[in-house]
Amino acid sequence: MSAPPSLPKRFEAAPAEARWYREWLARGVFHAAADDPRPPYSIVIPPPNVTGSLHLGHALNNTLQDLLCRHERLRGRNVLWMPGTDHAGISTQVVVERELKKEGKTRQDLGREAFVNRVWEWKARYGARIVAQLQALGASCDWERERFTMDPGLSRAVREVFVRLYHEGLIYRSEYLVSWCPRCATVLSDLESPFQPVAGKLYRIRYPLADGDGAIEVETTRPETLLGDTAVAVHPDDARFRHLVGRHVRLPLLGREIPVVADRFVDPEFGTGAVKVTPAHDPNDFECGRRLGLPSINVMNPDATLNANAGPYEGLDVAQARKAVVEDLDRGGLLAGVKDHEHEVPHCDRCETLVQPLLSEQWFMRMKPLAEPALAAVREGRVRFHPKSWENTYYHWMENIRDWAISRQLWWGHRIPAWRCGACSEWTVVADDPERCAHCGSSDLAQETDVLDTWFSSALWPFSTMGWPDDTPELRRFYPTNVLSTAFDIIFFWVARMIMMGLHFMGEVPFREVYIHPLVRDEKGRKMSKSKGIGTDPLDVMAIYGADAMRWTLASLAAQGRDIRFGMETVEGGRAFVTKLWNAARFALLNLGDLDPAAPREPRGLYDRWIRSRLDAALAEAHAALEVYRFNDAASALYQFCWGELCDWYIELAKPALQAADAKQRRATQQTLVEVLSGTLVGLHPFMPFVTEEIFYALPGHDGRLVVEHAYPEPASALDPVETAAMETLLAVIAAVRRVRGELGLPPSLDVHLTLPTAARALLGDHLASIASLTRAAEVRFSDAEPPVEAAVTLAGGFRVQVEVGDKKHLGEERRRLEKALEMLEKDLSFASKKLDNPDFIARAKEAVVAAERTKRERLVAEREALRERLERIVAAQGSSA
RNA sequence: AGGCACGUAGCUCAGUGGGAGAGCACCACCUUGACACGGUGGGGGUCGGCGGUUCAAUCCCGCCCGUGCCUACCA
Repeated sequence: MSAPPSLPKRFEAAPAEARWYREWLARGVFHAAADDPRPPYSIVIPPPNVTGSLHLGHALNNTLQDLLCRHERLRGRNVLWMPGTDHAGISTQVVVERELKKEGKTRQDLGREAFVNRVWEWKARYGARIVAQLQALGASCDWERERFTMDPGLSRAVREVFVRLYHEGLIYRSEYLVSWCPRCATVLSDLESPFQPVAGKLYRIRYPLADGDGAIEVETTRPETLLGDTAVAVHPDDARFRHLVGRHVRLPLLGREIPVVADRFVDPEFGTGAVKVTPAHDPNDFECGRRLGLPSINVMNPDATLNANAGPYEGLDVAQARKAVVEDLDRGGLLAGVKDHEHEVPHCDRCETLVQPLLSEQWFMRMKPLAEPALAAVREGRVRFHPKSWENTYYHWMENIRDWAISRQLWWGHRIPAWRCGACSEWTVVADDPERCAHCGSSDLAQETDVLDTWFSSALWPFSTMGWPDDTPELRRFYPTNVLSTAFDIIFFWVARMIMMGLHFMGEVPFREVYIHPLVRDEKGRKMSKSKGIGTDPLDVMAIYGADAMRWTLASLAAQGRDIRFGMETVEGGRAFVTKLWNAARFALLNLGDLDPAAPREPRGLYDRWIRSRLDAALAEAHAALEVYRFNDAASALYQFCWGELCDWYIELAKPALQAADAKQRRATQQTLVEVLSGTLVGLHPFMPFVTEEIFYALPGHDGRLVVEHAYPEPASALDPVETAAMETLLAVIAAVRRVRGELGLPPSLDVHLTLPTAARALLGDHLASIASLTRAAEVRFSDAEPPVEAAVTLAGGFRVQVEVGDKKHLGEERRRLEKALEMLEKDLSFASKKLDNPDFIARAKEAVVAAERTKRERLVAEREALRERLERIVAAQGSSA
């Protein structure tokens, strides 16, 4: 590609983005070789679901990861950013089923194989779309290594892990109470069965004692489930019931004798303090039943009608059964009361049907033994969270961890590598499809139809993507990865499980740090959600403002511990900054036409060395901020430098020098412009890769390497204290004069004459032209003569600065200005005096603080005297002229 | 119910034990040869409320009010 001769008036983002991304890929700059000797830096992408396309939350997360990767690349590391996507079992299956429904078909119509093929087609389409979105964003992923959770290699890892854990006794099969949607005829995860408020009733029912008089009363919202009761439970410390524990009650309607048991899950404060226990139809009761070894009686069919265990109520649906049971109880005198009761009940996320807890056989992973080392890893700082407060979330979950139900009744996913023998009913669990039963040798084997929970394969992502279970160069080079950047809501589902699996199978944590990025909300503060249709497509944002502007904006907003409220207009600031940078570069290029890149370096002037030192400071600050994931601080440091120092000051100071007759001075300035602009581009590149590349390529004297192939500049020597003082004074004087102009209402076209005291000559003697240029003064001179009454006087950097316009028209404004300034001074002075007059302050405050306060007071007093004197002169002059 | 955040300028948000900042918006002036997606200057805040610790609190502690989230769900 050829360099544009100069920069066009406007930056055209879209073509530049496409061009540079292509060029990066062509040059292979994102590929990380396992045998590269440079120190490695690695990140695995949180694999987006192939369910749909990415929203701004993904854009944020991937912008930040890209930022880190590009930053580390510029620091000379061998950076691997491992990309890929996740098959997202249930979500993807559901969206494809929805597609099918439009054709009037169900997955059952197609059959498992044909249905799975349909899902693969979907995956191909959306997987490609996601990659396109990431590339549009500028993501510097190593695409040669792109992975998908159902790739053969990753599927092999899944099988290997399942088989090993099974034989270690960490995976088992057991009956469990699952959330079942009777309408969808499928198991739901907790996430898919959100609680919704329901206006129900609380029924108080009398359970007579089996051996003697009296009864225990219990309360329930679902009276029909009493048909499956196998106990009544009370709290072990509840004195009211202690004498009843171990005795039996007679179950109303069915007459079965069931025991009274004690369990701590019972809240003595609620209702009667006694609760019916239905292990087959309530999660709490199920746990209780397990603890106490109670039987489970399932009274419900999968379609939510009652089964034969319900005796006379068989065949009724839940609502009918409730009505019948309540009537019968009432008739039998066992209904002790009914009252309204609002409560929260899980509903199917997709069809709103009331979810029923249902007993079924599932595969489980035993979590305690895996959680212990993972807990220790975070406690001992081998994995660190940013912000650190998320560690509490992690601890809380890990300390209360329960076994993980890993099987799903789905078709899309990793089919469980377990075969049941038709002859002996035993399970054979092996990595490769078996010929015969491991127990009896029979060849009558049938593979488990369930698939694994999606998170099972996601948990292996940091090492399965690098070729595990083989011992690969990639694993040795890039595992553990440096950081995982992700959202807080999957700390349990994903982060914790990766740490457990990484420790168990690799013997090492999967990442040293976890960065939890902010949540992106819409302008109304709502969480972005694909399913609810709330969300902005990053491609839409980039089409309007450009990828760089969007990236910059997102990074600038990524403060620790707070969500991002995102409206389209938010990006306008980012775009303005991109444009500002672009125009600064245009200015430079307009003045670099005659610069011979091979010319020897001229000695630098003060401004040149100053701006260079400011660049170094900004780069250092940005680097320090990025080290601790303070992206907004890094952005802010670079922004302030680029706009507030380079554009506002250096470029303005450089203008006279560029017009100067002195060729050496001109050349020094040109060389500094190139040097500092290049450094700025490198510094900004991680945030805005495209525009920096575009400008960099247009700068003279580059060696054909792109920004992406460069390194951060080594810091130059810093300014000495005298030079620093000169710069600070210079800028303060200019600002002071501008302020006077503004406050007196002097139009920019009006000539002013400036006078500085001769004492300022040492610092400012070389800079009169600059002062004149930046204040639009006709003349700047040194003199200690008493200023004429019509001169405006201000103080800057410890010097008195006179501004003269040549007439007395502004005397009134000047008087008001001085009065206001004096008022402010008095206020500051009284604060300082109040402190210094307090003996406790002198005695107890740090010495430096006291000294600073004294200096401040002295300065304020001197300034006050100077301004008072001026004010008196003006008052006198006005009095005499009136 | 428990836990965790948050409450700072009109808006969106940074920030620190020593009288508070940015961007946008607002006001005034400026079509100056990089840039009006711009320049120069300016106005604007009891830093949610009440107590406490401290020489000093917007910052640390307690309580309260408001908002959001997470976890557990009371059958």
